[in-house]
Amino acid sequence: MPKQTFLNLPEEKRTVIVNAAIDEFAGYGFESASINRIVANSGISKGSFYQYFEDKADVFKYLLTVLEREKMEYFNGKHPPSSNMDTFQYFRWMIKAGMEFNSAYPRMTQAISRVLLGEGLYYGKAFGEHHQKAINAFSMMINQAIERGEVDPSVDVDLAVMVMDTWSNAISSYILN
Amino acid sequence: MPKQTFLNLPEEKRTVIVNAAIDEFAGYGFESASINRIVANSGISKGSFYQYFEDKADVFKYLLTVLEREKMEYFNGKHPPSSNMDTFQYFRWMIKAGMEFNSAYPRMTQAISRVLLGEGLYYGKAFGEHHQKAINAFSMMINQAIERGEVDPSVDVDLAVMVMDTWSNAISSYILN
Amino acid sequence: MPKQTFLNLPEEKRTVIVNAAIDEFAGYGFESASINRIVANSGISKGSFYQYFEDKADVFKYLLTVLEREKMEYFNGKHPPSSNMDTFQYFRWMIKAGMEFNSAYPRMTQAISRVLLGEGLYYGKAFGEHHQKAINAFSMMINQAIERGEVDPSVDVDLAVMVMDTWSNAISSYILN
Amino acid sequence: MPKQTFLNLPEEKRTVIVNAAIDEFAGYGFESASINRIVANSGISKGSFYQYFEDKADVFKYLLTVLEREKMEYFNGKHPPSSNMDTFQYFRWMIKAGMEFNSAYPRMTQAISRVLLGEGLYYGKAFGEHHQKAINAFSMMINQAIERGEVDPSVDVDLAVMVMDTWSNAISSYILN
DNA sequence: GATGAATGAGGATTCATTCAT
DNA sequence: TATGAATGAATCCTCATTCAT
Repeated sequence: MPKQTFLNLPEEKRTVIVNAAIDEFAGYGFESASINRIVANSGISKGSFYQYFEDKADVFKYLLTVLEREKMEYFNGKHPPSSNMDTFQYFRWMIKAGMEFNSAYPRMTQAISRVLLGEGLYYGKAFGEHHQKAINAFSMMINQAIERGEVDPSVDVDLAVMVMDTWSNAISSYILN
Repeated sequence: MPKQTFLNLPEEKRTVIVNAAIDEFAGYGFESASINRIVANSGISKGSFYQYFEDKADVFKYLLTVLEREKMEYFNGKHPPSSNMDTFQYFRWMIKAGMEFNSAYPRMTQAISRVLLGEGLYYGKAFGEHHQKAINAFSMMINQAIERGEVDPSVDVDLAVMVMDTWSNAISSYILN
Repeated sequence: MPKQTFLNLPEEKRTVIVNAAIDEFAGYGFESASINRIVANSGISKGSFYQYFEDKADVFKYLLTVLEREKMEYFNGKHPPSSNMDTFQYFRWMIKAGMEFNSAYPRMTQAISRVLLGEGLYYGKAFGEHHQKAINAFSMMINQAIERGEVDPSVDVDLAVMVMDTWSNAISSYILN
Repeated sequence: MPKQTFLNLPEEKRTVIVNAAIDEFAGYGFESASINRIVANSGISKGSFYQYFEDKADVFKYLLTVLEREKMEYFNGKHPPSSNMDTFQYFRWMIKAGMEFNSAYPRMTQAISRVLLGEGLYYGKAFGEHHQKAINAFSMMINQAIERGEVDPSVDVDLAVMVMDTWSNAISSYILN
């Protein structure tokens, strides 16, 4: 949701700003991230920043979309080694690919996971809608597995989703440290 | 590391302050936690706060020691149901007991996990030494399990520790939400 | 005093801009009126705004001329019911007609009276020249009345003018609220 | 509603601050009044200002109470020349006394009337409760007059109140200019 | 003639910390 | 020991205006 102004910018400039924002969020978390520092490090004026973004949350939301886009591009090149994996094999493969992605984009991964974990927003509030997508995907995976008879139907789906979700994040964190 | 002045305080007063701090960290995370609000909610003066604690980090460190102490007291009453459990059974029992503790002290658990997860301090910086204790305990558990032949010796111990550590935290978070 | 560029604009576009300005001044007063919002609400670019008007005061001055023009058009259709009214009857008729006008153009009336009253500019400074016209008209009326023997010559003309002036504004305000 | 901190201040210092605030509001109106300038002109720090007052509105509200208090003290010394005046005589006397007060405190009167008139708040919003008192007093006066048979019972009381209210303010403004 | 990105000063407000009482 | 007023740097954000395209 950055403003059109930002999207019109030459890619080079946009990259500089995005990198400054990533470094800021990675280094300070959301609340302590300073727009003053972001603009200083991007070499843009404070006024310009607010012509690009609504506010601090807006930059961060943009980072989320960037992450999503890059993750997609990254995964587009990857294909499951075998087409007839069961759900567990697929989950394991997915985790592995995710880890590889995180290793390839450590700074961005750190920025985002730090904010999402830290602000208590992870399981709810402000940036929840992005997280929700992952949740939904996991949920679908589990329901499929139940249909296929790979998973005991009496399982608590929500709990399982939470487990998978946490799992993937936790491993990311480990990789980054 | 609060100052002696704090430790001399009557327990009642200390409790009020600790509770105010817990609520603040639980509600705002570390960086956004406001000493102004803590003193306002505990009914002490700002001057007194700085005679009790070095700074914001100091209060939080104190919270960590409180958590540790209360956890110990809590666990002192609990004993593993059977004395000849294997490592996995023991780990499962421990997780369950941990969850019970967290359910019993939800506010404190939330305050601390939010800060530790959020500030990116979890796997390192400022409050790392406290976390290290848990890590070491897990590490010992796994090495024991390897010695007993319960665990494949080729396992990555660090990774396993991380998994166990995250696991316990993640489940706590889930329970709290 | 808008620039020629503005006057060359198609009437439709001019109207949109004028309405946006009226809403802004009515809603925020002069100092807090935001050119940002005016351009956003009129769908013109900021650059264009400054090609139409010198600055914020310039738009407002233009509003004053618009008000004046519309008031004249409005009054052109009205005629005093009787041609031989004394000054008091005439004043009363005038007030009534003025009230009708204000009811017909409530938004514009509100915008202008709010600014003129609020900025302390009413009896003097920046937009005084417009107000002066009304003052002069009242002044003439009273002097005529004195000549006709309808008013005690010892009256303080300035005070009387002020009374009439305030009167008309006050009633407008009342009508609008 | 200033904080206790402010009320504890030595009167001398309080006066300096109040005067700076009066000058600021008188000169710029509410929205444009700058807290930066107020603190600069009072010789206090920005931090101190916010330890004295909640925010900008809070200073202004305090000014209203100061005005009220001083008006009361001022009027305590005045008594109607005759005890058996009718309502109109009393109103006239009151207006006159009010004018004298305003002449005695021109700066404060200007500050307050400018803000109240300008912000469109006069007939309603933020500082309305103070204004309401005057309105109520006028309302009582008129109803009394009706009971006494001095005023035609068919009169629109609200309108009459508005007239009296406006009247007193308008004359003040005139006096000040 | 139209555009809209760039700018930096300024806006209000909160902060952790000090220090004199 | 306890207090709480004082401070000024830092926070996010909005503003009117300019100017190159």
